[in-house]
Amino acid sequence: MPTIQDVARRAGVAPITASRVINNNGYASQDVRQRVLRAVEELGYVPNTLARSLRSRRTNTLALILTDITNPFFTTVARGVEDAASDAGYTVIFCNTDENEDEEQKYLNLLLQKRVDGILLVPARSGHGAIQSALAQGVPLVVIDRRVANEPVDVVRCDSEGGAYALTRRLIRSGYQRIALLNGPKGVSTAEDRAAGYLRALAEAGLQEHALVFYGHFTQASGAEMTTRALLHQPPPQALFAANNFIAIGALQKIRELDVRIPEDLALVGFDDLPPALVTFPFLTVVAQPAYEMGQRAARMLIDRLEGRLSGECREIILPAEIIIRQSSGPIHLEEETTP
Amino acid sequence: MPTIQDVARRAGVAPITASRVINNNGYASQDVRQRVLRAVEELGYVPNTLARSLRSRRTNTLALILTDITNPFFTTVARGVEDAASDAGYTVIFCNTDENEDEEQKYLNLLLQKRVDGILLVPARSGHGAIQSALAQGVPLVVIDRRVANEPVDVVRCDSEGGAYALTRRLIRSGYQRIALLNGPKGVSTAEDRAAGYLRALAEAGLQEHALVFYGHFTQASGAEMTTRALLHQPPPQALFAANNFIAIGALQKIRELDVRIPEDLALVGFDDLPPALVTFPFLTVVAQPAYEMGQRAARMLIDRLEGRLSGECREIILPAEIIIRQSSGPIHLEEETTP
DNA sequence: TTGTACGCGTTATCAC
DNA sequence: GTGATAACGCGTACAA
Repeated sequence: MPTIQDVARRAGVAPITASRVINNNGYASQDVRQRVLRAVEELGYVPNTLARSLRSRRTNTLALILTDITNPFFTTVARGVEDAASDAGYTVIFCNTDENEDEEQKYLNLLLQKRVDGILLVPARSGHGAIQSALAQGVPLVVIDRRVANEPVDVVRCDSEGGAYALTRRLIRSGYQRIALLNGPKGVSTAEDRAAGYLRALAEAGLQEHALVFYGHFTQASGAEMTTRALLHQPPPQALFAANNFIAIGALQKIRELDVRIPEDLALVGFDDLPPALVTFPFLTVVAQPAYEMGQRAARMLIDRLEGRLSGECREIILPAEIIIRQSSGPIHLEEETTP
Repeated sequence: MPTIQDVARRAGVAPITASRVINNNGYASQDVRQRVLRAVEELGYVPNTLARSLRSRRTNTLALILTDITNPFFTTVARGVEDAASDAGYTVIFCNTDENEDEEQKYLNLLLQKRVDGILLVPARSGHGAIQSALAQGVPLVVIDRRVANEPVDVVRCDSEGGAYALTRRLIRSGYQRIALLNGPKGVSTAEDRAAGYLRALAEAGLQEHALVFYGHFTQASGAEMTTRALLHQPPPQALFAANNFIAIGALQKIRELDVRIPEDLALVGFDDLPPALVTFPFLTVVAQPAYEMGQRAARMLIDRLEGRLSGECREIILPAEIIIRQSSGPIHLEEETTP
């Protein structure tokens, strides 16, 4: 593979001159410019970014560490990240942790060695280890989707508490009183926030004693399993609130298996919408998160930091969730919003 | 950020000695080893892979260029790639081309500059440009999902022709005669192979004159649009065969919109299954591709080439598709396989 | 067992 | 306008 030296030699100039021409920076006579460009062409010269990065200390590479790119929510986030990064001339490395903190730390070390310019992280659990490692090395980092306590980092996330509150409230106002929450694991902020919103809505309606929260995992299997447990509870819930898309799908499958009708016998709502292109059955009432926008905003924020357009205090961008009413929450019979 | 020089200085040894300890490579006395490791610890030394790569000419990085990671088929492929790569100590950069050849070429140039060790490519259209650039630079490349004509490259793909043939045949034996194919664009091998398989099955059954193929894009919108056109055809088809998951979903939505019943009024089958975790309505009869395995096999094959475990002739791995019968293809009333 | 010299490919600095 | 020199951080080849 030819180097800039080869190009220079062929053009009869010094390497630095070739560099100037190639990078369009500094002066160069027409004659020299042409000779260099021709040499580049003839040799099929491809600049070596490694060497450039070694000097410049910039790799134009970001890392995206998430739990599982197979989850359509994160897939969409990833697409947003890549689009924004690509627009700005950055490349994205992606890593799946499966919620495992060891994996997360392993990847992080690897990425620090690779000298990525910045990191986008969906922390497994509270994931402080990874955050601290990155901050210690002075590598800018933006957390996506989840809160982290007591760490000075930028965050882009969705209003899980507010979304869960609004949807739960909506259910209550539709007449449901016994609503079970099929949640993710404790220790993950989104799970905790969704529980908090759910509980706030119940409390506000004086339904605290009907609170019923199951903690599991953000997976289909766990959703099915929690559904079984929920339906065994006495008295059984009238509605299930699944804390993410996989849990909702697991619940849906279990409910069908049991020949329980939605929404006649049981209402089912969820957090995370599936992208329109994936919805084979537009049926579930959900709280939808702006996944693409989250990825895009996070990447832009990170790049703004890298390029000095943003500095100082950490920011927290909290995007609103949107409630999409479909059939699974039953007919709408709201009480009047304004009471006499 | 401390360098190996700093570590060496602090440990009172030469840089190369520190290098040997850190990489567990060559001899080092207990004493020296401990001093070096302590220095590493104290300084928070993180090796610089860039410098290492500059010397070793290996970046331990692969690139995955695909059309759209948002398509669950490719999402799953990507996950397979990342898992296999990570196991072998490689990191993966991902890029979305949206079937655009210019984007593809742009990414490719970028990746060559970054000196990725190898490339996994789902070519946009026939995508020869990218393949030739990579081969010209001597960068190993494995094509995923699609055939490419006249290029000496490794390929991992699924048997689209065979899958489409088998499913079409199944429909015919269930009694359907007028089957329309809602296809992707001409010039993409998967679309062409699926058409070929479909046509072969029709021909075999003497139904050539009923062949009805629409060419569009592998998108939901295109699926809806082709459905409209198909249903206007006289006489109208009895079954629709969608050439990928997005087309199937678009068709499904359009069909529901028109209040046409599946399968009573119209059967609908597709290529690509959705991952089980995404299926809210297990309904579509499909030809399922082993997406995860495709990604994994492709990455392994690429890494085997990189590490010299595989050499010589290009390989083509063609994985079988699996037919999954659900409800959308109507009741099963096969004729006897063996005729008297 | 440890160290010296050098090169990987590029660019910043300073000089002509 | 152009070039010489050095440095980015690391590891190979060879020497001690």
